[in-house]
Amino acid sequence: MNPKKINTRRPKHTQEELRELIIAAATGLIEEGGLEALSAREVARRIGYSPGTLYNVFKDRDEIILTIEAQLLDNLGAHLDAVERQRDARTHVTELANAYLAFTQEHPNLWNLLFEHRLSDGQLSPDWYQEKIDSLMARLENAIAPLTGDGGSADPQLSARVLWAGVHGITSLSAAGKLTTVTNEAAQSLVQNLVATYLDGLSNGDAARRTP
Amino acid sequence: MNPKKINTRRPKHTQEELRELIIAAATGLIEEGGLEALSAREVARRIGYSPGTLYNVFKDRDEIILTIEAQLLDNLGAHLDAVERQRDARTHVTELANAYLAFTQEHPNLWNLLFEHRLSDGQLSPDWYQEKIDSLMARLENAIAPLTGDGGSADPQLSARVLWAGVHGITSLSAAGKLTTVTNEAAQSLVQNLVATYLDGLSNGDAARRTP
DNA sequence: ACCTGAACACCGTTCAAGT
DNA sequence: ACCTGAACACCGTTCAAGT
Repeated sequence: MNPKKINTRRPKHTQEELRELIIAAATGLIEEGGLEALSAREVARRIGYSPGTLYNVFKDRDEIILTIEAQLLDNLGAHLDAVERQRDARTHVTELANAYLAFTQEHPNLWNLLFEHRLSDGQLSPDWYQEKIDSLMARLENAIAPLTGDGGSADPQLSARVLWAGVHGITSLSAAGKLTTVTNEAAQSLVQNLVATYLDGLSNGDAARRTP
Repeated sequence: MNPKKINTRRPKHTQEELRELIIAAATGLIEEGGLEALSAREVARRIGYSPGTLYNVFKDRDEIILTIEAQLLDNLGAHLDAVERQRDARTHVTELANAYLAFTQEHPNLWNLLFEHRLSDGQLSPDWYQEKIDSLMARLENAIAPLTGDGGSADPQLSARVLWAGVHGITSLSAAGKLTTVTNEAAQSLVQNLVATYLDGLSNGDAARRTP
C-alpha cells in the first residue's frame, strides 16, 4: 500500500552525519529564536527523525548545547587570530575589542547562548570548556601586558579580565537587545570609549592621584 | 461526604490579596531556581488555587514577571538612595558601584531576571519601565559629572552609561555564576579595579596621549 | 543495529461549567 | 462573581516493540 515500502533500508545517515544534522538544525533554531526556541522535538521534525533518535546520539539537550558552544568558542578564536598584530599595543587591544564585538553581533542569539545557558542541577562544565576560555583570554592578556608595565603596578591578568568583563557587559546588553534601554549610542561607541578610557587609566592611574 | 462542604464561601482572598500571593510565590520560585523555575502551575499549587485563577488576575506570565521587575528596580533605587552623598565625587561613584554590586549579590537569580527575560514576540516594555531605568541612571550620571568636566571633553551621559555597562558585565557574570570561568578574583575586586581605572582614564585621558 | 512512537510527567493558556 | 478543571497544543526523556 505504502509506496515507500519498497526497500527502505534504515540507516539513511551514518551516526556522524546524524550528529551534524542535529547540530545544524539546533544551531539554526537558536539563531532564529534564542535558546528558548531550541526544542528536541522541533529538531527531530526538521531532520525528519523521531525525537527518540536524538537520544541515541546525544545524552540530552545540554550535550547538544555544549557542542554548539564549543564550535562557537573555536570560531571566535579563529576570528580573533585574524586580527593582525600591531606595533602599537594600544591599537592592538582596541582592534581585538572591535573584532570581538563584530563577532558577537554577527550571531547575537548564538552568542547569548554562552551566558544564558546554565547546566541543569549540579553538573559542571567539561574541562575543554575552561581550556577554550583560558586560551581566548590569553590573547587579550598578551595584548594588554605592554600597557600595564609602564608605571609599574597594574596586573596584566587582572586588567585583561576586568576589561573583557566590561566589554562583555556592553556586548551582551547589545546581543540581548537591552542596550537601547540605556542609550541610543551604538555598541561600538561604548566599547571604544570603555577601552580608550580604561587604557588611559592604566597608564596614568598612579600619576593621576599624585599630581593634583 | 466532604467535610469542607460546610459553607465554603468562595473569595477567601480579595483580588488585591491574590495579586500579592501570586507575586510572592512567583518571586520565591525565581529566587530559588531562576526564571526557568517559574511556572504558572507551580505558583497555583503554592497558593492553593487552580492555574486558571492566575489568569483572572494577570494577563499572562510576562505580566507577572514585569511586576516583579518593577519591584526590583524600585528596591534598587531605595538601596542606592541610602548611599550618602560624599564630598569627593570619586568616592561617591565608587560607593554607588559597591552598593549596586551588593544589591545584585543579595538576590542573584532575581537580578538576573532583568536581563534574561525577554518579552515574547513583538511586545515592547511599558513606559514606566524606561522611566525607572532612566531615574536609576540619573543617579550615576550626577555622581560622575564632576569628574568629566575637568579636562573638558568627556560626556557625563556617555561616561555614566559606559561605566554602568562595564560594571554590569562583572555583576551579571557573577550573578549567573559564570565569573569563575574567567577569574577567581572576587567580583568586588573587579568592580573596584574597573571603576578606579576608568575614572583615572577620565581625568587624564587627554594628558595621557599628549605627554609622552 | 537502529529507529519509532507511545508513555510519563511536565508546560502556558483558555473557557465552559459549576457554586 | 469567582473559581475550577478539563482541554489544547506544547515540552524533555525513556524504552518496549518493531524492522
